[in-house]
Amino acid sequence: MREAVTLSDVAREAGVSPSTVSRVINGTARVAASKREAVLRAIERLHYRPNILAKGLAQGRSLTIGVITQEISSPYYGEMLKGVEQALEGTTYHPIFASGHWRVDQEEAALKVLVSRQVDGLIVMDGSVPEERLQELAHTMPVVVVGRKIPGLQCLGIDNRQGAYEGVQHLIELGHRRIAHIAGPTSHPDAIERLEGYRAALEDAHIPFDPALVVVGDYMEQSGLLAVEALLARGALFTAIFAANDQMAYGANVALYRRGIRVPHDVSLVGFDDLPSSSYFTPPLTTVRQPGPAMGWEAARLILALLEGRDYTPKPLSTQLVVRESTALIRSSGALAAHLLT
Amino acid sequence: MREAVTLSDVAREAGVSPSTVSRVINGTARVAASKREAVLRAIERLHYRPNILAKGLAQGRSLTIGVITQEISSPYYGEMLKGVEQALEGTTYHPIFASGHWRVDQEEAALKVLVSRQVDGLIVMDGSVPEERLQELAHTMPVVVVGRKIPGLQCLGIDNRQGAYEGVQHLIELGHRRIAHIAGPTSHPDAIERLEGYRAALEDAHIPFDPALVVVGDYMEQSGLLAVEALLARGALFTAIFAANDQMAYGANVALYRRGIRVPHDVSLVGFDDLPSSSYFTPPLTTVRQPGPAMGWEAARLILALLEGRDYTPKPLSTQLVVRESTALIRSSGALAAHLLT
DNA sequence: CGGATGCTTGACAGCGCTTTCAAAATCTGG
DNA sequence: CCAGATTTTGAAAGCGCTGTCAAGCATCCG
Repeated sequence: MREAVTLSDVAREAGVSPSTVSRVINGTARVAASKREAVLRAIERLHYRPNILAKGLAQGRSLTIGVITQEISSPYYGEMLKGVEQALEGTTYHPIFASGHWRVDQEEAALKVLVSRQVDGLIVMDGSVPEERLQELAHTMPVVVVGRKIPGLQCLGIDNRQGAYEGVQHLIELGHRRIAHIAGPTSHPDAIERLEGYRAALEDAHIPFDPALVVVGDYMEQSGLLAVEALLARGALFTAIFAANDQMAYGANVALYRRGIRVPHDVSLVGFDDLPSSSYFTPPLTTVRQPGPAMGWEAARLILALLEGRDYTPKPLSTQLVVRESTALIRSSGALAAHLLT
Repeated sequence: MREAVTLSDVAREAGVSPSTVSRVINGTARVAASKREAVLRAIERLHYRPNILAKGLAQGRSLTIGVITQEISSPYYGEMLKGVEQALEGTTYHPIFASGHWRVDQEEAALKVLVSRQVDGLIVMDGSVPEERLQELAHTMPVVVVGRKIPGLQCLGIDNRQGAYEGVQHLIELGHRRIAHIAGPTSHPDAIERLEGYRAALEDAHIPFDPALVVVGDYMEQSGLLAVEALLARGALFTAIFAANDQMAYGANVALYRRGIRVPHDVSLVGFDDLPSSSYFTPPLTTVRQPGPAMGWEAARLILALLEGRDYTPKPLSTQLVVRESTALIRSSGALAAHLLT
């Protein structure tokens, strides 16, 4: 393990004081051309790399942005993290991630880790730590919240209700009237909003809401599969499904496939999120796009602005219906019960 | 922005010296029970959280493990990162990620960022920074490489050749003889090994290798789609496809779907990786599982051991054929040309 | 040509913590 | 009860860097 080259090594090599080296590195003050040259050459010669930690300690900041996600391997968070990473690229800041696994205690632990590591700002994606906890943290550092609405904090998010509304409306326009909904966990505000959007779209089309057509899932593929099986088992009649996220739509699709029910021939399917894999799904999934990378990007830019005391108005984040091949015009009404016979 | 509580604040509050506080926090030396009590109470009262950065600076380490991936949002790397995260949980170390985007220059930049941030150890996943560069880095800190074989370094990886062999063998056992291969980029050693496994399996079954049945992709979905179109366009005859990874298999599946070629009825499809979404694919994808989380986990444990000067022999990482519903016995030979007419 | 003005530069303290070293406190046993 | 061994404790230096401050220098103008 080789000894690290420090700033004073460079100073000695260049025949100047450490302060001067610091100045040429950071451009904090003007330095005579000749000395600057000498310093740069010394840096080159010694392969000097500044120690960001020491810099951070001296400046009272870490040049690090903490990001709390729920599950780093989830494609949904992956997209947002990518956006954060991109936004921070080229700045002196770097993200550091910690996962809450949808559990308050783990989220709290993740928060503690990030605080101990002196993050300069915090991006919180979803989760369920108490509002007060985040508000309290916001006294210490800039905090931006994605996917939750917390009074007094900078919040970023999409209009879930509107997105769901459009997804369902699309099905209605295709002639569907018996539309099942695989909802997200009732503990998630976004799941509730999507359910509201679903109901609103039905209502506006004068289609009565049928509770038997709604099954609650947990946003994971498996629960989508189970939901369809439950629907089928209880003899529910439907010609379309609106899933509260793509992953549950994937699961639903498998369940339908196993029963020989074809998408979109027999049943139309709409998801929510537009994960990267959804366009390569078979059939390519019609879904309500949520701009994952943009959400991460805006959150990061906002933190950066907050950190520099600048003003920044994040671009509005809107959902967009992406029509692919998992939805089709309803067939003759006879089809409606067809799969019940299966 | 509130002032942070420091160790000396605690010391003052508890009426002891900073050294003593440090000692009770780290358990580095025995402290009289009464003083320990006082310190703990003070910590409690002041809500003190140690500053890991300062600790790191003082100890000459950062308690941080750098991880270079190619793309953080890729499901493949996501799985490995999850493993790393889990392995580090409960230790004093925390991972910090940087992405190379499959470009040497960006990878080098990522490396520089991590080095500047004084990571104590480095996990490199794939990529193409020169071997010498990594060997040089290994003089400075422990390095473990996943998915590449670099002389002198700790390397972790699966037997790509064997994995591919088993995937192709499975198809052969189902009666397929004209098996197309969507290969990975020729610059990736693992892609080459998988191609070799493909050829070896054919050879062992006395099936002549037909270069016209091989198309090179780039591991992304789109290239799988394009590959199948190319195959079809050039009139290639095949009843099965072995894709060098799941993502390209997804793309291939869409291309087949668009042409009305059914999987597995008309063409069987095998992937490689077993991404989480593959079991919810339609049809659920037969694939060669690569133990993503385990790879990340072992890499992290190995680094940890290296850091502590312990010995650690990583568990062997092996691939496993997962047979799902995208492969089937070959149909009558007449089917072979069927989709050519499409 | 001398004093005033404006730049460039180095010394030094300090960021929050660890760790060595030696002094202070406590404990032995003769 | 005291010398000596042992343990507990605090003072102080230092990790690599920044940033203030004042000294050093060149330049300018009357």
